[in-house]
Amino acid sequence: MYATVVIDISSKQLNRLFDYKIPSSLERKIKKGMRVVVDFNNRKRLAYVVDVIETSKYATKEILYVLDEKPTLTNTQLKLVEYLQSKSFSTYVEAFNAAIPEALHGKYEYTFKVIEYEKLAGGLKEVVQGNLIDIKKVKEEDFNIFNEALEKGYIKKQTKIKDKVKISYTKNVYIKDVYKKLTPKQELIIQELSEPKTIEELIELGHSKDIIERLIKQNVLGFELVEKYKSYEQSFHLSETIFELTSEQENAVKKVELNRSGRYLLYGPPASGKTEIYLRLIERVLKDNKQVLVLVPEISLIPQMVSRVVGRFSHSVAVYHSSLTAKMRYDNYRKIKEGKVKIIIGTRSSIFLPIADLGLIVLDEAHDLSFIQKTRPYYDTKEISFLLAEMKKCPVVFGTATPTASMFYDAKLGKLKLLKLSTTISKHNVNVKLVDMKQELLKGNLSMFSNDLKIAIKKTLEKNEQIIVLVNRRGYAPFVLCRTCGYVYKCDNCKVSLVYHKSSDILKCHHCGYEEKATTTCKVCKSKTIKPVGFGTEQVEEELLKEFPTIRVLRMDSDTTSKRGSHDEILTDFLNKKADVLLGTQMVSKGHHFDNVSLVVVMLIDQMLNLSSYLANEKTYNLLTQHIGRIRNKNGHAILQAYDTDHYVLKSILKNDESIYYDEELKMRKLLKLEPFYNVVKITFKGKDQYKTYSDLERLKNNFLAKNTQMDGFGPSENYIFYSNDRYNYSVTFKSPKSFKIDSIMNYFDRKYTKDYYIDIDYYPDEV
DNA sequence: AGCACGCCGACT
DNA sequence: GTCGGCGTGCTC
Repeated sequence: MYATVVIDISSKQLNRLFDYKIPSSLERKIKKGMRVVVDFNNRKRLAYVVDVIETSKYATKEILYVLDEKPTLTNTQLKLVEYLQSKSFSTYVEAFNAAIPEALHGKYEYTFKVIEYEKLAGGLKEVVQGNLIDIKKVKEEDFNIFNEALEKGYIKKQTKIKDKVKISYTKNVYIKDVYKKLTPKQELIIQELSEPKTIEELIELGHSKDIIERLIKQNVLGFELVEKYKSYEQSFHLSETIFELTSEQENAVKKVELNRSGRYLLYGPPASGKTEIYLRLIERVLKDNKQVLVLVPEISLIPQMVSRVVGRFSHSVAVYHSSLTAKMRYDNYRKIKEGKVKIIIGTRSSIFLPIADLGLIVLDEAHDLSFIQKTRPYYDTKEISFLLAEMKKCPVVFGTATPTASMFYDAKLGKLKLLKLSTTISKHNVNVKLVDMKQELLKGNLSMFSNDLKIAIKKTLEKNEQIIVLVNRRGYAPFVLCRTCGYVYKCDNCKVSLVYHKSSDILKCHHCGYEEKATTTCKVCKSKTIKPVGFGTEQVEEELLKEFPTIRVLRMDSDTTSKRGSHDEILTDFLNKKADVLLGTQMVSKGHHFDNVSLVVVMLIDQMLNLSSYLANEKTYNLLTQHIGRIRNKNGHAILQAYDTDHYVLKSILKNDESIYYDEELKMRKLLKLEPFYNVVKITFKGKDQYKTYSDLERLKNNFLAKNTQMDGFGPSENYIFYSNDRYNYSVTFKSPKSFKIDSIMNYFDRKYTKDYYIDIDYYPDEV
């Protein structure tokens, strides 16, 4: 028997399979998905078994030993990993690492064993401990002697491969042989053990550890070692009110066929009861004794989803996301894998969890771009969820108030089954007012606040109600300009304009984090006519305080929420009415509900619509809809400020008619050959030689286009971040009709150029 | 990734 | 002569 394995080294050249012979002693043990240790090129390495086969013409070496009792990767995970690797330009190892908790990524430990102590020279003898050399104590002048000893075999390098997180074990105790008379306390323990229990469980029940251990020593009790793990359960005990379903909701729930892999788009405005539908579906899945996976785009949205789910069901819930510690993540992972938890709530990486009896996948806020992973291994959670659902024969439900244009189109074609909710549960429509800032200027109002807005703020303050203001830029001003020579301060690395931060008086690159001290004289012409242009959250805060001196403002953007927990703190303070205004970037449009908010404001919408991204309109539409949806107060209203008041996004919002937006957006997409009509792929070469990088990429593009006449190609052009890590970054963009298999591009690029270039592939580029 | 092999320049 | 620079190639 032979095992086909992937070696745990992430490099393009080793991104292939190797065969090892399975020693006869391990033949019964080794299974697909296990982690083993092999000798690879005279080094010990962890490897993942991806297949077990009868014969192999390549195998020359044997597997050394196995790390797992049970396969680390399930068959489902192996298939997902295979897909990731084949599509995303990532290595197997990168794909494995996405699917396996960090705790199980091998950790390599090197030790140096002394073979011939007498032959050690220099100061080497002094650093020997036991039969090992303590590498940290070897002095610099002994390095050569050390290497020589290694070469001559006086010392031998040994590699140990361990799990990254230490797994602690506990004893699972059972009754072995009650051969003697027991004391009363011992007797109590025995009575408890009609079923085996762990020592921790017995301690919990009030028994003493000493007595248990003694009974084990006396052979009255036996034990087996089991992995110990804690539960990190959120203890919410809200008894959630169960809403009566509207007929629309009832229909939506009925339409989802739980034992089929259907794809559904649950499309309903904010507060139309989407979560209630998830809960009803979850209820039905739990009745079948199956598991549910609920994905949210951001970690900050997990707690409220957990509280609603736990409030409804007494089932325990496991959460899974990147800010848990490796240990916690691993503990939850095991609970999930062993089927001990029925409901799993997490962020995008949870899509790879080994959930054996998966009965339903829910993606809440499915339009959110965070479901797309933009670093290796690149993937779109929505796509993976389809694969997973297919394998598990379970439905996927995308819930959103603002489907992406692609999702909307797919629903039209029937690729997504539409579950539409039209009525808002709290039946009051929000009054939306769009203020034309051009007119304000004509009226002589130079302030960033329109007169309507000033009046609205004043009235809201008088009523002791609260306001949320959205400004899509942090900092004080998005760029700084010299009015004499026209110089605009830019980041040397990224060529984007530097943002002025007044509180710290620095210019900051929001892309790479570069900072420089702000100056009063122009860098170029030395004149004192430097002016910040445009505005961000800092400046709006300043102006609010000028205009309404007693107003209490909480600013929330990534500058004020960089500290752990500060995000929640701000929202809690606002909920407790410690401020009148919550002001910030898009993060103010998500999360908690505030009943006392009766005015929501969006400043300078033009700044969102004119982002250099084809998704700018989509992002703006989504954000505005969401932001206005924050109003839960009966007499709440929204004020939007913009210069370009004719924009179809704004028209659609004002008329509360989504078809205006979607029709126009889809028309544009078709015209510009974009999603959902075309595949768009951006390929980046990062090379050391600027000219060669450019010309190689250009030649490649031309060759490729000559062979594939149905495609369009653009570039090479300099990337947004043009120069980094000693390399020049150029990219070409291809557009192909949906029917064209885009994977072939990858293969073409892969074989020829991986040596000279770091290659990145982006299936979901923003800037096209 | 990381190690061996190999082919050229500059030093005891 | 040979030590050592790092380009090239290979790993079941």
